[in-house]
Amino acid sequence: MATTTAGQKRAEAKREYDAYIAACPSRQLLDTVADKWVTLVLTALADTPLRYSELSRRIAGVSQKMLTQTLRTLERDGLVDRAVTATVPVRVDYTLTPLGESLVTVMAGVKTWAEAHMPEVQRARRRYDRR
Amino acid sequence: MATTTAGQKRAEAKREYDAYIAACPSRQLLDTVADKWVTLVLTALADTPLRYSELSRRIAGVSQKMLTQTLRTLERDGLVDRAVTATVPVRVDYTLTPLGESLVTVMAGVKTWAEAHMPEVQRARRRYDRR
DNA sequence: CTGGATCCTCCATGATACTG
DNA sequence: CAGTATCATGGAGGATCCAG
Repeated sequence: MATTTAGQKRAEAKREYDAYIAACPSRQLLDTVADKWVTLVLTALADTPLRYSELSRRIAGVSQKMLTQTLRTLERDGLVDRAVTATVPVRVDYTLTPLGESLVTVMAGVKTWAEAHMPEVQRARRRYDRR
Repeated sequence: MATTTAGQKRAEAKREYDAYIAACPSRQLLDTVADKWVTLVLTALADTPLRYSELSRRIAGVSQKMLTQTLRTLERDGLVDRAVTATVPVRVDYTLTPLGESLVTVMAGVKTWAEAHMPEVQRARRRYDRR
């Protein structure tokens, strides 16, 4: 039959919403910035350019796969610059682009809000959990 | 033997890092804000208080589970207020707290940055993909 | 109407081994 | 040194049924 179930309707609505959300610029920014390794790599590079091995040491818990994957997306998004020196063995340096630096600035703003208001959030949590 | 493998070392380092990251206030903020449904619920409530059923209609693609779960965490974090009216059937209204409103403000800041720079990111992506 | 409880699926992440 | 390839898994999220 051509009956449309509630589940089907919601599934369809979900697809539309997902598309709508995926198109939202701030959504895209949040998706990248909220990544654990992204923030760590960006803040690590905020101080100074680093080589691949230096990054993997500095961000001690990261696996090769995730570090590489993270660096690739950051490079693709124009946030970091990848410079290969064709010596033996190879040497690869990662630098923050101007765009990447401006992103780090925004993240600092988020940090500021968080430091200002997280204590309040934590009080709210304790209050909630104690009921 | 008491030999420590490289894998063990990284695993230990990972635990430390995870703990360190989990303690970071901005990390905690990002983790909540970056949630898809969180942003949708908050922006929906930014205009006006809404009932549960109104929310689920307005955020068309959400499942009951995720909507309830999202509202619970937001309530726990002191970002939304939950008011139950004991009629038959029950009526529950959700409102943004002052803290919640201030968070919406920050998210607007992120949105501003995104709208300003996402075109640049997308150009970078096209450039990267075309190589 | 507003959820709680269950089951199930899928994808992001990680561990491991290999290479130019 | 700086990755790529492959396989395994844990947990987030969805579908569904039930209840006050």
